[in-house]
Amino acid sequence: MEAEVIEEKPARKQQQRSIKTKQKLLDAAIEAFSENGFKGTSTRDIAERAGVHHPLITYHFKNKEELWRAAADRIFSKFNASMGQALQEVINECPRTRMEMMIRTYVRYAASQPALHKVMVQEASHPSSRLDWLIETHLRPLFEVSVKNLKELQDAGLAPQGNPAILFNMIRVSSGGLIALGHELKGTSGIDLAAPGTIDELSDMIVDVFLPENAARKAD
Amino acid sequence: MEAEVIEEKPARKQQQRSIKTKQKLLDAAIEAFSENGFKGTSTRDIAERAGVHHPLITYHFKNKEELWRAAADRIFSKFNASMGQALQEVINECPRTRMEMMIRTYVRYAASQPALHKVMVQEASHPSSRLDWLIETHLRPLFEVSVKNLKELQDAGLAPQGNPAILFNMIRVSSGGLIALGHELKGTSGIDLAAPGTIDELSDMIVDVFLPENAARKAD
DNA sequence: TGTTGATTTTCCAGATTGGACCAAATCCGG
DNA sequence: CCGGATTTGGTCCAATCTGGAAAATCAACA
Repeated sequence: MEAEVIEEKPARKQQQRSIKTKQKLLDAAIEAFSENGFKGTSTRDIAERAGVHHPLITYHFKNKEELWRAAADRIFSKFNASMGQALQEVINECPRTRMEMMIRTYVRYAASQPALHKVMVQEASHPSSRLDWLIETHLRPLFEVSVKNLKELQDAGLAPQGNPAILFNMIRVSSGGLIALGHELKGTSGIDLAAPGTIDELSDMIVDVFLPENAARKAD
Repeated sequence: MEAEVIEEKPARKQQQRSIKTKQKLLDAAIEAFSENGFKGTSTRDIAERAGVHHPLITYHFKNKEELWRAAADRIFSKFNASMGQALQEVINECPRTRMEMMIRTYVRYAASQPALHKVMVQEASHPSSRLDWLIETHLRPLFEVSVKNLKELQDAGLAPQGNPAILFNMIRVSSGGLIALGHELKGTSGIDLAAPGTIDELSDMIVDVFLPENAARKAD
């Protein structure tokens, strides 16, 4: 009769070290998947990065697919938590302030976790069940709230005109997509994203470009 | 003694069908590499996509690495040709017109050949000799001419202020990076890049955002 | 029709794949 | 501090896939 509390903390038994390896595996998986994609990543590679014996993957996550899902979940849950918290801070501010906060939060998170965008690019390159899952579970919510906010700004003349869905994605790739290019930027442009200040510089420019201060009312 | 004309058409012997399979292989390689990266792509997969027996890869290109190089060369050479031709048309125009032409050309090419950006993302995710080669051979030239042009525009107040190298990359990912997201855009945002007009719409917005018509002189 | 370039076919040795299995170690609750 | 379940380590596997070599066949051009 007392066995009804299986949801919150199902196991009364030990867990501490298991949690740690599980997280090590997840972090390693994120890194590996974002670099080489799902197909290009082996469970052994992941285990090795995590410093763990590879059969543990089968133990903690049933298989490669489930591991991928858990890893993606981790990236996006943390991201959504950051974003949610940031939005909470400006909930009473004007749309323009809210959007600026979203942009800065996005850039900061994408910089700290480049896998956020890399994984998407990896999966978006061809249709897959993983991509569908990603869209439904994690991507659409952000899209919807962003576009709604963006539309308000456009109507107020505070953001560039045009299809707000496209505009949203332009902003998104200007931050995440640029960060995902990582080492290439260093080589071609001499931009070091890891250097202090660079990320803020990027945030400033994105805000500057996509939320110009002069209300830019353009008649045609 | 008449065997000195080895450059233009080296072989007097047969070639016609060989050229065709070579191109089929290159196209298949571009597709495969852009989807799954270098490591995640097998030569057999490429051969299969090309509808060709896999040992032909060894025959035409020495090995997988050389095939990758030839494929990347094909993407970027065609791109540079497009860009060069476009620039030729506006060589006497003002910098703003030239930059607009560059943007539109980039978007159009990236749309017709999404691999242009995908391959870069695949390789840029971690350092590699291939990335270095890509940078030195194909990426830097575009970067340099673009940044130079962009700087002129900034000085004239015709482009947003800030690090021109960052600005260049923002423009680049706004087009290529957005297009590389392909199927994801359809799922999250309902944007169909293949629909007629969408690409022009995107071009217009990028020009609009990054080359605003009002000279936007912002004092701070 | 000969010869040379292109393609096919069969092969390989080895590496890698995801996953199964069980004994040992570890830890938690009592 | 002990009993029993959970984690982990070490090993194994069978299957597939890897890039590449080699030889045999084919096709086309002169």
